[in-house]
Amino acid sequence: MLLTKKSEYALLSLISIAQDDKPKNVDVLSKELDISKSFLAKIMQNLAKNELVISHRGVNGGFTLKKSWEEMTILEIVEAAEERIPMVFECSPSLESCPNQKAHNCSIWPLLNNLQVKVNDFLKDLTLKDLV
Amino acid sequence: MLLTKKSEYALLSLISIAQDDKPKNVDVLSKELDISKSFLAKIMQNLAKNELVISHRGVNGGFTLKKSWEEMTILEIVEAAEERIPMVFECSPSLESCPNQKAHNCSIWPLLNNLQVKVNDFLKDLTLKDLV
DNA sequence: TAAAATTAAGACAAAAACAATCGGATTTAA
DNA sequence: TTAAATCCGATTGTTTTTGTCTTAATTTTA
Repeated sequence: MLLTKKSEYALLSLISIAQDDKPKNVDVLSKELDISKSFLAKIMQNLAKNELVISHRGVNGGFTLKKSWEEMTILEIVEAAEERIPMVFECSPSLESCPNQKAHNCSIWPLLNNLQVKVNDFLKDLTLKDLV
Repeated sequence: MLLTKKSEYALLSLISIAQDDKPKNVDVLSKELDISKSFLAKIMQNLAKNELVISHRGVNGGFTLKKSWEEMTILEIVEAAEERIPMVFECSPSLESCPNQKAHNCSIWPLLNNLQVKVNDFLKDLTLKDLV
C-alpha cells in the first residue's frame, strides 16, 4: 500500500482543524474521528515538527494550521505524517536509492521512477483546500 | 510501498524469459537474478495460474511466455505476482472497498480513488515490450 | 521402465513494517 | 498551584513480507 493509516489520520485531522479557528486537541480529534489518541498524538507531533501545524501546550491547547490550506500540499502532509515520501518501490525515488547502485543499468528502474514522479506530481498539485 | 519484491522478481524474470526461446527454469532464473529459488518458484506459479506463462514440467522444463510481450501489460503482471492490484490505500480501488462503507461521504476518498485510477492507467498502458 | 529434472502445493518461520500503547516530562492557562 | 494539554522515548502486539522446507505430481531422457 502506497499510503498508511498515518496519512489517512493526518489528512482527516487537518481537514477538521482547518474548519475550526480555535486550537483542536488530540482528545477531541481522536473522538471525532474514532481513532487511537496516542497514535494520533505522535502523528500530530510530526506535523508540528514539519511546520504544518502549530502546537499549543497547556490548558486550552491543541493544534492550529501554520499555513493557509491552499498553501499546504497533500504531498507535504503525507511526507510529514509518514516521515518519508510515499514510495512506489524502494528504488523508485532516485538512482541513489537503488540498494545495489545498479539502477543506471536496470531494466525496470525507469518504469518505477516514471510512476514515482507521476505520483509525486499528483500529490504536489493538490492542497488541503481541494479536500474541504 | 506500492509494489513489493514479488513484482520486481516477476518483471525481471519475464524480461529474461522473453529474450529466450527455450523454457527457462527457476534454478537458472534465480541464479541469474541472484534471488531465492523457492520464493521465485511461487511467484512463477502465480504467473502460470494467470496465464502469463506456460509451465513445462520435467527434464528441460521451465517457463515460456503464453502471450506476446506487447500484449502483456505491466498491470496484469503485477496483479498476478502480488495476487491483487497494487493499492494506493485500502479503500482506494472502489466505494465498496471502504471498510465502513462510508466512502460516499468521505472527504479523502475521491483523492485516493483518483490517484488509484491514475496508477492503474499508467500500469495498464505499458507492456513487457516497453521494458525490453 | 526407471531415474532424473522439473514444477505444484502447502505448512512453517524469520524479519520487517505497521499500528498502536504506555509512562513520565514539560508547558501553560486559569 | 493545579489541571489540561503536548512532548518524547521505550515498548508491545499485529500483520505483511520474504522467505524455507517438505512432499507430491509430472515429464523427459536414457
